[in-house]
Amino acid sequence: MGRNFIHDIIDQDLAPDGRHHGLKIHTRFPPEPNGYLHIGHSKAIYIDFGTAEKYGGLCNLRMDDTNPSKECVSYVEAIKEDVRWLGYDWDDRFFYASDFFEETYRQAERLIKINLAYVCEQTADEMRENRGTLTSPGKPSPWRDRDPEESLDLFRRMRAGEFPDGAMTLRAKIDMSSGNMNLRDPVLYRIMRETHHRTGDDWLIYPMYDFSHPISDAMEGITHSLCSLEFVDHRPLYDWVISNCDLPGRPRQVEFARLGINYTVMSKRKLRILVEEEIVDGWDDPRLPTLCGMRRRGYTPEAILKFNERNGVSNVPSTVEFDFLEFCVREDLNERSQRVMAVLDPIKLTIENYPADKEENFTVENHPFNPEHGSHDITFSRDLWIERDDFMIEPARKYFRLYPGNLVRLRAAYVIRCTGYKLDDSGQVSEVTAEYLPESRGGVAPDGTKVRGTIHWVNQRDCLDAEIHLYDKLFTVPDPDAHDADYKDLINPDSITIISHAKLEPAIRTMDSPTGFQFMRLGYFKEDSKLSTAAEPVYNRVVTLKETYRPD
RNA sequence: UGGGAUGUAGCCAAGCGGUAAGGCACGGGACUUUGACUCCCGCAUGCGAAGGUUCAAAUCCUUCCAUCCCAGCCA
Repeated sequence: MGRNFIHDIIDQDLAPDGRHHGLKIHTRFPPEPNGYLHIGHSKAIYIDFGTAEKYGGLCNLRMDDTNPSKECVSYVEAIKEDVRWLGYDWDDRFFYASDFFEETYRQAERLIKINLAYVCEQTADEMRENRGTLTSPGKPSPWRDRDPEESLDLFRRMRAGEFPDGAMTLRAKIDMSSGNMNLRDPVLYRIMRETHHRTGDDWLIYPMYDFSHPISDAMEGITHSLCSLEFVDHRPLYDWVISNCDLPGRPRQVEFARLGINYTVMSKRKLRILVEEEIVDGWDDPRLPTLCGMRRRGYTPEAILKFNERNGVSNVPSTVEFDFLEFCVREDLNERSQRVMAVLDPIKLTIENYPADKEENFTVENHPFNPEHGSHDITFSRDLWIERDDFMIEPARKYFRLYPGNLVRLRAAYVIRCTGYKLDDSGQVSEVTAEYLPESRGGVAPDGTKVRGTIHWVNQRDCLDAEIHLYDKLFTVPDPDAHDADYKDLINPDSITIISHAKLEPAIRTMDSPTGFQFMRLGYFKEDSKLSTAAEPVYNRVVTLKETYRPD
């Protein structure tokens, strides 16, 4: 992890006169179990775990489960799986905010007793009206100065279930005229008859985030509570809780800018709509920025971590280009994925001077610069498949693939010369014909022959059919959030293209390449964990190769 | 005169009084049995703007401008 402003703060806190002198750095990642993690969370995970790691400290995983009406167990395991997938481990330090409900309640009673909290009987509407506006102060609740004994009695009866939902709340007594809305006597506890996924029906009152969070942090021995920028306004309240409650530590909240990426959406609400309206194929659709989607698509955790590392950490709200994520993915896959040949849009290539009954083997390296990946064999015959794009009747300028009369190398096999082509009834090229240069075995160009183009191919006689999913950006505009309504109309119609009968060299089914394969000259592809079967393989395109050829 | 935060290239981002790092993107070139990879070269007389302090300012001061966050019994 590169250095960032959080390290400056920690160093000060660790100094002899600092807030955390002599302590081990301890952070936490506190997701709310109400949805799937996405790449934005990966930044928080990277910062929370990475910062602890950098300082030889610890990072806890904590489910922030203070609102049972929105949360559900089913997300807990999915979240754990995603964090683990990114390579992080919390040992036995897995917590729930609900682990501290009893302690949180105790702190609330204490605040009442020292006259810093009171039970308020305003309705939600009344409270809103009395809160004032951004430019005018709020009015104190009529219950603000009630006797602490009375508040305590009421609060205990709230817990006991004597009042209906919404009838009253526990509020902190701070400052109704503060410019910071969070300090206008914020609600600490609300009554909510909702079965909690862990505590069941034990509780009828639940603490608010602003009260629960600092207490959980302190109880877990957190030194630095790292969160995103929208909580800057909450820090005074966080500090108020820390200094007015009787807690075993003094965690410090530090905020950083969350991650934005263009051509996609990150809010849970918008992702949910895409899933529920079946615009995409579930939360793990490979086009989604969810971690499970990216995993299914074939992104590696290493690439995602590197992406976060290079983006850095700052206080400037930012939107990173999708291009940059792809760059990181390509870089990692280039290093690790084995190479194979595949033809996505096949046309026949017939080598006219190659004997019809002959077949030979060539050995090809699995990786261009990592020899430890070994090699595999491919078969060659007179009847091959090549990419439709690799032939033109009339060559464009600077096109150096196949066209009548031109010399091209079939990778690892032979140099061939295009002799002609055939058209079908609709005028489409249906077959390309060529002759091979026998002395170019292995693809070695004969002395004095210049062969600019090398194309990929597969043998018609033993290739496999596979379904290929080609993915592109989910949206057609860089900032779908800016086009508020109708953002569903901004979905890129070409965000998925399905090719049903691509041709793959058969070795792919026996090669061991955990990060998937590079289909040479096309991109990186990973078998789809959800849809692929032995009989009908499905591969997802993770990312294309960089393409610098542009016909003019 | 509500509070808070932030402005360095198309996108991220270093910089903390000594004369604008790095990455992506982009442009040019070399190499190439992947038009990939790799390797060179180029890319802010300029740091939101205007004043001021100083031998010296992106860094300090003043004023202004722009953008974002906050009025849940959500997190």
